[in-house]
Amino acid sequence: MEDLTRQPDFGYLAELVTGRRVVAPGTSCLPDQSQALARIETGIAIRYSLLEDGRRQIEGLLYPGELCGLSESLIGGAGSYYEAVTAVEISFLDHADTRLRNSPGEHPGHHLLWLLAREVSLMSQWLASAGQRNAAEGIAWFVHHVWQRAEEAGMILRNSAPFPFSQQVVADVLGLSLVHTNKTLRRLSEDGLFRISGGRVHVRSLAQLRQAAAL
Amino acid sequence: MEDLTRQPDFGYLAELVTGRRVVAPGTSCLPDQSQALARIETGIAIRYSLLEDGRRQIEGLLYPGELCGLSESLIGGAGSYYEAVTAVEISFLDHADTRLRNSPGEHPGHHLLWLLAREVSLMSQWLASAGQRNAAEGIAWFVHHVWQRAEEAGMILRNSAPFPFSQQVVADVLGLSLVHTNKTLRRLSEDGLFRISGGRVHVRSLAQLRQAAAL
DNA sequence: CGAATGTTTGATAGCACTCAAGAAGAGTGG
DNA sequence: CCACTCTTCTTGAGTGCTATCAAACATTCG
Repeated sequence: MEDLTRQPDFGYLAELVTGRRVVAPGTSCLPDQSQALARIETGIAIRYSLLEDGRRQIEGLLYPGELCGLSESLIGGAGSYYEAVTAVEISFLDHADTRLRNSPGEHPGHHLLWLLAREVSLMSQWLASAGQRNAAEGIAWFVHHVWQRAEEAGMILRNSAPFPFSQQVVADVLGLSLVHTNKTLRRLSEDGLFRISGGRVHVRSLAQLRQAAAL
Repeated sequence: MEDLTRQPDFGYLAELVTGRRVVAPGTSCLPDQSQALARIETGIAIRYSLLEDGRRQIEGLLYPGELCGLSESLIGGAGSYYEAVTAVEISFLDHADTRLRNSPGEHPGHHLLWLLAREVSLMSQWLASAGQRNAAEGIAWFVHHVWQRAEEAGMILRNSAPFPFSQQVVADVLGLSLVHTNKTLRRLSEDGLFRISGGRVHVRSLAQLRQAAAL
């Protein structure tokens, strides 16, 4: 039996690109309606939703290779917002092109399935963090998560990972107030769990971090 | 251009069924490793994950027509637990059968994509509830959500929807303690927002519910 | 060098948690 | 039909984690 669980090859997407653009930090990765599907080429973005009164829940991070607007293009409806955190290079894809859903390889059409299944898997972890972990556990988990994502994306350098997230972002990931996030982050940092500076995070011991995160 | 956002036809799945079974409340919908993919035929189930110390986060509800184990079968790894809430009839599907990923229709292979995209969309809402809403808002949201799901599944009867969920389940959806869930649920009920009895929930006004949920 | 954004700190209030125990309901077997 | 058990629901008291308010400090950037 073939292995369904391996990461598929993404190369075929190059043929489907309809445009490119660099998005500045703090702005949308899907600038207009017609460009409803974009691929992150470099940089880091967030996906979030808003309640009526303005509260923001961040639902996920996007690293190079991931798609903005995928689930929205498949089921329609409002969906989430996608916003660049660093400068982000994006490629626009034609979501109506049938080749998009027919990736080549031993499992035709497996690419989008894989991306979506991974998104579900990641959201499970976010949900557990927002719902079950307290402030300290949640922040430790988030740092650990950022580390893992950076590792997969090959962005670890000299024992540090990119950490371009403001404390407000961390707060909106975990559903905490900014003030409490600050105090907890600071305490964990003083405890030597990690050190954040210059947009990067240095981790002493991943195992220690995992433990603090109740992982 | 064709419409990608419409719910696909599920009929073709009948050919892929490898077995059937009735699962009792409180037991797993995926009884063994080899049967890693199952479709809910009747009844209601939950999907959840556990932290190391036993805390449980419920990630979603499963109504008839939805699949247990889908994202796990695509990316491998630990994944979630699937547990029946009512008595549940399930059909086992062969997740290695390539026909599964080649649903017929004007958009071949669209079925699983649609299911996964919908799951992402639903999880966004859960995340916002666990992360941003307070106890009263969260419970109002959950009742509203259960109503919507029942409506889609055609399970509304005499202005009431099935509500087979214990307060412990509600607590684990929202990340609240059982005691606080009970007190808040009771208060909202006394305020006339809804009435739960006999495993069903009656809703006075959906608009009122939406407002209480900050939707 | 302002202006804007992001970080830090202290004080106070409140929502939600924990502990503890009783009441109510559902299911079981005699 | 009635004990018995188990699960679920309910209630009260006390604690504490987290939110809110307010303001100062640091940093970035034009």
